[in-house]
Amino acid sequence: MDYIKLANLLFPDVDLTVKECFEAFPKRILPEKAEVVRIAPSPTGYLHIGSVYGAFIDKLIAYHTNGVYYMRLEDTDSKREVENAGDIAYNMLSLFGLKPDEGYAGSDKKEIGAYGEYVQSKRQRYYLAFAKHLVSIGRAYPCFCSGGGSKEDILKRRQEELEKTNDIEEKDKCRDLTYEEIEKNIKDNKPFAIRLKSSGNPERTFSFKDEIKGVREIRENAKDIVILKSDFTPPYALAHVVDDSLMQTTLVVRGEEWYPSLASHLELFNAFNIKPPKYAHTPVVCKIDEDGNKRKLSKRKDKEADARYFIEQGYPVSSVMEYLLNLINSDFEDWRRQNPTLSYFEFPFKVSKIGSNNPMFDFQKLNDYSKQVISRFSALDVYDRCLSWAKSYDNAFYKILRDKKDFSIKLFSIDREGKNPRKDIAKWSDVSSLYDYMFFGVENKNLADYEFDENLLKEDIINVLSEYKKVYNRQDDKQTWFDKIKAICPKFGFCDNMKDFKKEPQKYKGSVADVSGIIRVATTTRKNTPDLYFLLDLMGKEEINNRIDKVIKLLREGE
RNA sequence: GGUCCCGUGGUCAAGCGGUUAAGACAUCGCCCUUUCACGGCGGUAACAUGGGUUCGAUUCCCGUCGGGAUCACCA
Repeated sequence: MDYIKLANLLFPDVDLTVKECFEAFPKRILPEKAEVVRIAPSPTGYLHIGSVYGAFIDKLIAYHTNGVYYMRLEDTDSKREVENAGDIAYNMLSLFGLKPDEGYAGSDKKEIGAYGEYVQSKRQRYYLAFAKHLVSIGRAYPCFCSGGGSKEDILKRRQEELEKTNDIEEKDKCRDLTYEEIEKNIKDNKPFAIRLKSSGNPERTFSFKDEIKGVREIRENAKDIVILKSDFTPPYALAHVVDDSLMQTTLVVRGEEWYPSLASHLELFNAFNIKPPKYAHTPVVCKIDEDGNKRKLSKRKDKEADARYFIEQGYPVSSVMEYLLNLINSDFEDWRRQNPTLSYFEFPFKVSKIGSNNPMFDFQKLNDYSKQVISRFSALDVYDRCLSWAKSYDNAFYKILRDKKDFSIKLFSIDREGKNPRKDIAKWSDVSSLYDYMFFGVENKNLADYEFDENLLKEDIINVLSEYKKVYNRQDDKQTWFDKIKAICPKFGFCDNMKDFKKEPQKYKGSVADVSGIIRVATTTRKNTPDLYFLLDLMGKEEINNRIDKVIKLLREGE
């Protein structure tokens, strides 16, 4: 068959050649070893935490090799597209400190770089040129089998095929259509897609080095994959090959879910006679679901799949990034301990050290990272960040914080900014409940809310509190303040120092720890709070008295 | 179902043929401390399984089992 004639029949209006496409862009001039990497989200209206994970790896690679990290929007599937989705992805990336060096920069801004457009829907001419080329050399053919349809149709058809056969091999009848048959179909206005004419044999394998997985044997591709849909937009495979070739990507970092289609992508590169980029297939971030099964984080089921969730919860960006970096290269932890003040971009990160196990997202560990990160913030910093979080996500709390600025900063500075700061806040949404007794008072608290030690007698609690009311003086320095607490102990059978108490615990009702505990719980409802001396000072004598009176009343009522 | 990837404590993980099998989170205990913390010390806890290869396997090979991914005119 005359393939050039066929190509002209199929693409009468396409004049651009592949050669001309390449000539339209300058060769990148970069330092030796520089990698050109890209983040290529599809505009679904949210950014998957896995994309943040991938983009972070991209950015680290570009940073450490003096390379380029660019963004391309993969918006060829108009059915899936959501309005402003490109901006959402871009803004979210920026928010996580992963703003691209090149490429898409938001719908209202001019894109950066000489390899655009960086939005696939605007690159149609290249895809057509490449597809036509493949037809003209006999490596692609039109397929008139009615494909397409709604997503439901496709899924249904796929299900049926899966039941029939073990493997769907797309070598359909259209492969052997004669020129005359094709011409007739075109005249009849039959819609068609373009498929790759695969020359692979899955019985044969070839050796391939993935930057993360290492050298692997891969089966040759035998699927006649679609390279142009019947609306002539390209599916991922062609867009990937065309764009990453033209944009001169040197290293493709993508999720492991792409690994099974690697062979078909390589065959495409081969058909175009283009040297493929290097690949790094990253593990997929998973979780254990309700049934105890490990699975990929899913947009629909898992709130934490959406990067925005972490912002909404009020995790500082650096907490999330440090946690992710720990998943990426686990020796980051050791490095961080030795270099507590350096930026995490300075960590000597290695692609090859990315494990190939799918990590499980661990909130406990994230929280621990975050507590450490926040514990290093100044009180003012905590205030500012918490305030700006609350402004977007907790309006009632925002107003309180705004109106009680000095009070809040004083509160946040307790046990902070010293050598070993308190680590109690993991995310900004914790703050209002963690310190509710300071921000919202205790009017609505019931006896059950007070975390009194169960072993204490009501009578003792009441005695201690009544006595404490008499002796508290806001003017006292910390030592005097505590001495007064100690002085209360012997009056009601408590021991005023821990050493004696430990020697003969049975001699006492409890220790000075119990007595301070009573005062702490009575004034805050909690047994775990920042330094009580400063807390009481912030409350003031009148408030303390009110709170103690309330507790005594509740205790008496309960009798 | 086919193909591919992966199996070290509850979780994240070092380890590349000989180790008392690191470390971190979680958990438990002790110490420090005038309370809460912070911190320090220590404990419990793991190489999925069966065969090989080897003087010797967590490490290499094969099978089994388990988990995951993928098999679209979605990316």
